[in-house]
Amino acid sequence: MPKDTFYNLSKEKKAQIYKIAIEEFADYSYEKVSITRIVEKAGIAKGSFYQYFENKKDLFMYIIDEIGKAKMESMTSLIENIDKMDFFEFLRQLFRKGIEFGKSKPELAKVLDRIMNEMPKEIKAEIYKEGEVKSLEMFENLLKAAIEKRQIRSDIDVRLVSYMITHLSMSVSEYHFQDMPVKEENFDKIIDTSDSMVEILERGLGFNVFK
Amino acid sequence: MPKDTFYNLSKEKKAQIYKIAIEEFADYSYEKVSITRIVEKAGIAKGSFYQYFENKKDLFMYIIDEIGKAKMESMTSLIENIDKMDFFEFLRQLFRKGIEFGKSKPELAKVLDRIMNEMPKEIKAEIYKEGEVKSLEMFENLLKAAIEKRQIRSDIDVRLVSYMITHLSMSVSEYHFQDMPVKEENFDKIIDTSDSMVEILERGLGFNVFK
Amino acid sequence: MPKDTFYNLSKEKKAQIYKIAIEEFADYSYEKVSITRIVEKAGIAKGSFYQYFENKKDLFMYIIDEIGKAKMESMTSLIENIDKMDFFEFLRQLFRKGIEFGKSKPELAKVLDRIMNEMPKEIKAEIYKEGEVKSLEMFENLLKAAIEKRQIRSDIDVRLVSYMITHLSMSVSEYHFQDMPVKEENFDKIIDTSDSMVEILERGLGFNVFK
Amino acid sequence: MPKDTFYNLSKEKKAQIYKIAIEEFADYSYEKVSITRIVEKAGIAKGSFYQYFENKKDLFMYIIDEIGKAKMESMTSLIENIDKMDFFEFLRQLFRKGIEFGKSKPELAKVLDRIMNEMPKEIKAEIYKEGEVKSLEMFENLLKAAIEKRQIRSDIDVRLVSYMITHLSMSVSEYHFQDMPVKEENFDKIIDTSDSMVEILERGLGFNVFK
DNA sequence: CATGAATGAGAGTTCATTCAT
DNA sequence: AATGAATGAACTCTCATTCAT
Repeated sequence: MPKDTFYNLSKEKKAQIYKIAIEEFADYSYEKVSITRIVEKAGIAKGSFYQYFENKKDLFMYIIDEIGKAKMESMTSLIENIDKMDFFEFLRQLFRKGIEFGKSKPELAKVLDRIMNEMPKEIKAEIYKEGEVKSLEMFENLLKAAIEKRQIRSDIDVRLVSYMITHLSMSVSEYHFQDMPVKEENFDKIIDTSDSMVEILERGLGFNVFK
Repeated sequence: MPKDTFYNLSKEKKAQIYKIAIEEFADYSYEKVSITRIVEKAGIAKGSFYQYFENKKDLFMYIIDEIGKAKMESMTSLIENIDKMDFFEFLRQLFRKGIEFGKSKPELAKVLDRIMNEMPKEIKAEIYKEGEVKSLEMFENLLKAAIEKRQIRSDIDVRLVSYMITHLSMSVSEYHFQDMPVKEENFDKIIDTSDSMVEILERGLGFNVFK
Repeated sequence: MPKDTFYNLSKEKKAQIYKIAIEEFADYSYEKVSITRIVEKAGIAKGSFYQYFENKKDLFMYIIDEIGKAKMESMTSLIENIDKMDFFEFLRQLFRKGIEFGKSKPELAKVLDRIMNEMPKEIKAEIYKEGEVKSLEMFENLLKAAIEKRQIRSDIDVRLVSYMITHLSMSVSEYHFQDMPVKEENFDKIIDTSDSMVEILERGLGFNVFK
Repeated sequence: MPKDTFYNLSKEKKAQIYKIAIEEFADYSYEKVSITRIVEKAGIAKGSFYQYFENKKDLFMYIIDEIGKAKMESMTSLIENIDKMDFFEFLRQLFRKGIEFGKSKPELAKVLDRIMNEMPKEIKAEIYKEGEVKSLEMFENLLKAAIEKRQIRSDIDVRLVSYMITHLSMSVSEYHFQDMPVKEENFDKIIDTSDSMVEILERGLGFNVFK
């Protein structure tokens, strides 16, 4: 995490550095992100950078953290109303929120995407030490509650399902942005697909006369 | 693809270089893979390497190709009997084959894993030009056939489901190898989990008195 | 052109690097000039070099520029008095100045010579983008003025003659330094030859009883 | 010079290698000419090349030699009639022959051009050890004869003038091919310019009422 | 606290040439 | 005589990080 010297900077300078760093991590893979380029774009001295951050990874961790906070923030309204919803309704909302996040903060979403899809295992592991675990835990608790409320089957492996949902939620946007440009008119389609995914999770693929 | 000079080498030398290269791509991300290290480990001259391969990407493509072949080979027996099986049975077998592949060729599986999880988008795209499309197509055809045979619901988005399955199949092993070491005794558990995943895909998570 | 980091260096360091670079470009063809050798001779780190210059060409362009300035400087006194002279007198002085430049700055002259005589066409083109054009233009203007003053024939192709003069002026020193060492005692001979060249340009080779 | 092994090759093979080599030296500077590329294009083994030629320079010398012969051949008809002509008429014809050579054997002319304009001094020197000396000697003899016949002035430095003519003859085509493409319709213009150059050499630039 | 010059290991790649077969 | 695999030094250039000022 950044040193005090960074936090002591003026709001503007902090924001400026943050913005440039996000851009960089959105445009390049971790290995290709260049501190030299960052300090040039940000107009600060190389030495100053190393007064603020330990090293590249330190900056990266800070970026991750901020993105995490931003994502959490976009989810709070949903989380607060969690009790008012059926489990699958919640899932639907959750997936939608994810899509909306990608729409309103595309740069942050790009970074997130890079993290998920092209981060060396070792680094991913470090990032997830807390992050993912929390996310998984949340799902596990939700699942357990839903089982008790008889909203979902009781004979499932809670941990496994958490894992499946986490991964599926991330691939929703991926699925779309490979085919369509991120435009307003495509937005509804994406939401539809997302809903379909939840529906499949709920009802399964199997042919069943009773359903 | 490698130059003739590579294919003209003795079986042993080819195998040796192949082995070292696999190791390298298993242990390091694409960017971090070092030709210098490879030639040192393989005990060949730098110049020789460039007699065999155009450049790093050329070696990489060769590796990919070989892994692809190996994976295909491990699947043939299954594909041949595809008609004798129910769709979900096929899925179960497919997931199992994937796990077995990871067990019998762990180094190859590691490389495959790196490709799926940490390859820059641009490179992935190049690799998949055919590969993934084919895989998706296969699933789409299977799904359509299964629908006709009333094995699965007819109201699903075939393309979307193909995508979901592809991704889930890849994350089966990922799910396990983060927690447990790849040991014989864990193998049964992994198979169980894999089967559970398919079962969820089949029946869904939803609570249903009729099921 | 060099980066700020170069210009910010101490006078001595700049001069040191400049000197070494001139030596290198005097001793080797462009392709054979080695950055590795330069940094070794100059006692700086490889990385430092690339803090100062974009690349080899950047260094080269800087060198060219400096030589151009030096040459221009050696010509200013002549250019200022251009109106006081007959065209051929001017030419004589110009050729002499060229010879003197080669005598006082032999290393720079050597580099200049390499540029004229062994630079790949493509690179030459880039250097001349402005340089040579200007030189040709100057001659063309001089020739036109001389025609009006009835100092030279009016029935010549101004552009062609400019070209001839430019090339001859460059070969003056070449003519000598292939045979004689650059010594004080040879200097007068060279001046004589140079004057002869101008005389031939003025009067032609033709036998003419009236002359 | 090539080894016997080269001369023992079949006419076709020799011609093939010669053709490829000319192409290569026409398209690339000496340093950039690649033996690897040559043997690939020519379809011979690397080792074979070194059975035929000592090294790159050896091949190059052979090329030069062949071009020299070709050029000489194009000049023989002229040389044979040398006595029937006035000195300046001869010069005019000589320049023209040079231009025609460039037109009929453009690849050879390109190589020649590279030699004149971008060959490192040291190599040039070696090439000229005989070649240029001969050319200069020829001019010197011609000039002396012309002086005796009262076709040209007697008060000139014969050696210097030989040098000037040699260089000017080479720059004739250079002058043109920088501006115009080598097309049939430009050919007459080039001849005109060439004639003008000779005319200036004959009569000089000086304004003279008697001329 | 800010600066930015200095660092040097390391990257991928090219090359002419040798030599065992 | 023909082959072509093997060589390894040399090349330009990039990089994250350090440290004296």
